[in-house]
Amino acid sequence: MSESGNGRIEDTGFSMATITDVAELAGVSVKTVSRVMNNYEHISTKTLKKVERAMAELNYAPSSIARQMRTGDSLSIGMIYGDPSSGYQARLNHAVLKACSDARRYLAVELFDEKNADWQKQVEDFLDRTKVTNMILVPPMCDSTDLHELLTRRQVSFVLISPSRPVPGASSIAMDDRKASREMINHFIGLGHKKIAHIAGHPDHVATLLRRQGYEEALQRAGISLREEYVVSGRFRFRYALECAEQLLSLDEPPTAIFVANDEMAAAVVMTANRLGLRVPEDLSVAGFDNTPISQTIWPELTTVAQPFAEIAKAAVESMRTMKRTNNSVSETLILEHNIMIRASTGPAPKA
Amino acid sequence: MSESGNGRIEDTGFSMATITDVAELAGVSVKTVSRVMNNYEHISTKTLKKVERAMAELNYAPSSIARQMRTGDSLSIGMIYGDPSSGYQARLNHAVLKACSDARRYLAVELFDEKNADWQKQVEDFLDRTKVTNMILVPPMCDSTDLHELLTRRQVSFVLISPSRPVPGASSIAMDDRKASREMINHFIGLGHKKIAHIAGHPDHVATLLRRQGYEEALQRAGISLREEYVVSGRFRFRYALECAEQLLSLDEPPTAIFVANDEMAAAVVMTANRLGLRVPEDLSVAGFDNTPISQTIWPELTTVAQPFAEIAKAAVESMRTMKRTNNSVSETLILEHNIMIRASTGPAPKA
DNA sequence: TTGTATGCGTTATCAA
DNA sequence: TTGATAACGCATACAA
Repeated sequence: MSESGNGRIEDTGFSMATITDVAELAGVSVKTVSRVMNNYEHISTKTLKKVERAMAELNYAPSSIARQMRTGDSLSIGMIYGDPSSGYQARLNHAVLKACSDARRYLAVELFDEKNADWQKQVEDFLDRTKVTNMILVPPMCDSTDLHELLTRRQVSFVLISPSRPVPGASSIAMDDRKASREMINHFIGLGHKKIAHIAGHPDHVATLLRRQGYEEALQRAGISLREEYVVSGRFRFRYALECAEQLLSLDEPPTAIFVANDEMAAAVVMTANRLGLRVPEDLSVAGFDNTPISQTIWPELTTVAQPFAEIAKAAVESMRTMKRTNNSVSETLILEHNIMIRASTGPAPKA
Repeated sequence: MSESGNGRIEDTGFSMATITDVAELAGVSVKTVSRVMNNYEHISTKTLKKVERAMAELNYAPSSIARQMRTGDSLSIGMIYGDPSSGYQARLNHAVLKACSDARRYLAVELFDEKNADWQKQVEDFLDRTKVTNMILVPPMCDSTDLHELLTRRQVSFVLISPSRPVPGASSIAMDDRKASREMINHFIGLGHKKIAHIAGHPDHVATLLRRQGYEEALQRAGISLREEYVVSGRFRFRYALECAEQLLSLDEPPTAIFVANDEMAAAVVMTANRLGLRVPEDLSVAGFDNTPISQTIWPELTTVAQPFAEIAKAAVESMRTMKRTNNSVSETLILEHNIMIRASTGPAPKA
């Protein structure tokens, strides 16, 4: 009787091919196979072919476990976020998860409690437990200088997603919120709208500022003068946006189009418009931001800005590899292309 | 110059203690340390103490990598799902991710394209790539016999979350949809409601049937006769529910309460009620199901049923360990407790 | 009750 | 351009 009782079970003939199997079949050494996998340059075309054929024949895939064991660097990537149920975070979560999967990496997550004064300890515990040495930082924590310092001290390298400002030694990945906002306003203008309002997000988020700037820039460039009463703050929350919408639509000269800083709030605008007897988009055009699930569950479906979640996540995961490889400390910022999703909630301006 | 350029970088004195370090400090063999970690029984109290103290002093944590390498079984758990943006899946994703994190396991995911006729190949590729030997199956794919057969053939063990029916050789984890529905109806009855309608989900999901059954059972037990016109199908979709709500509220004798099979549809009901000039909950009580984000973003916040996501995920992840340990083939079904979240969308029946 | 030696799959050193 | 072999940290057969 063995001690623990869980001896080797996998003995079913369906075992995976190892590097040794490949080497044998190809008639070369394991090191050569290793070289092929790692794109070593000085390999004769002949052996390269042999090895590649053997790998294909055996349907070989390297064991990331053994690789980790040998190289010492963890394949795990850490991510800490606040509210997992926000549409933004849900999309980002999936995208990052998928990117990790595709890159044969693993994701370790921790729920971050902003109200917890002891959050630094929570992060340290997370690092101890998971042993991650690479992290993805998302808004709004990605802007915490304290967090940056903690991670630097622990020699954890990190990449920032949509930070307020770049951080020395870390690369950032983002989309161009301002440009996207300008494009959305131009979409309105192209439909003949002139009275265009904006419901802004939470003042603590940079995205709020950028989106508002884009809104203002586009109007100015089109020669449409800004009206103070056309900009209100909904703090990214559905319920505040209900009031904002009511306020805007009760103006003496109500807008014919509203550019809303996120989809949740845009949904609230549609809801309020309906309640007030306005049809969307015939009487009022509404556009959101983020392309979160809600944008396609409500009716009419929301015109919105699609963040390039998949690309952002992929870039984030890949950047970790580059960092490891080159061990560099440049702080480059990568801007990825968004998409304007024109759907049913925007239409021609009503004939006044 | 070394070949690949990425030599040992980690040389910063911040290295982790290994089992050997612990053994040396404790003055015992590595095997003994190993025994301590794995709760081997026959160890003298004295050596036990010594080892434990050494582990504490070195802040030792075993390397899961090396352990995987040695035991052969992967710490990765696979999960395949369809729509990542559904509220249900978003919550489940986070819960599973967190459970994996806590259990020092890793999650590998794949987006499942139901329209892809070649899905079997997609799954096989996923298995090859990730080498997972444990999977979590979620609705609705968890009911696919083809998938079960494929995984069994590949010797991948799996656990089912909320399946239609148990599967031999796999354990299932679920909540009691029927009971929860009965409780919600009883909540309505307790508030004095007698005219209670139901908007059902998509006919392909078991949850739809179970929730409807619970609705009917509770009414019958309370001696309230069922009305055919009070049950309509919204197929879990917001936009269908808009029509359902309008239909129900236009009846000669409209309901004073509506039990809706998910939160998205419940949101649509609230929206429609508002449009028709009905106040929630003064004129109409509305309850949803799932406790998805939308239930707390709309106003009034939705009374709903909270699935025990965290517990379900934890149980799923833990069950994999049990399976590995005992290599058993029982198909047990674990039912976890839900929570009825009473919020602002339900209130006393209006005095008729 | 405890210790020694071996191997898991990969990459790195050094030699050919 | 290639190959033999050690080493990563851990768990186990076998020995004591």
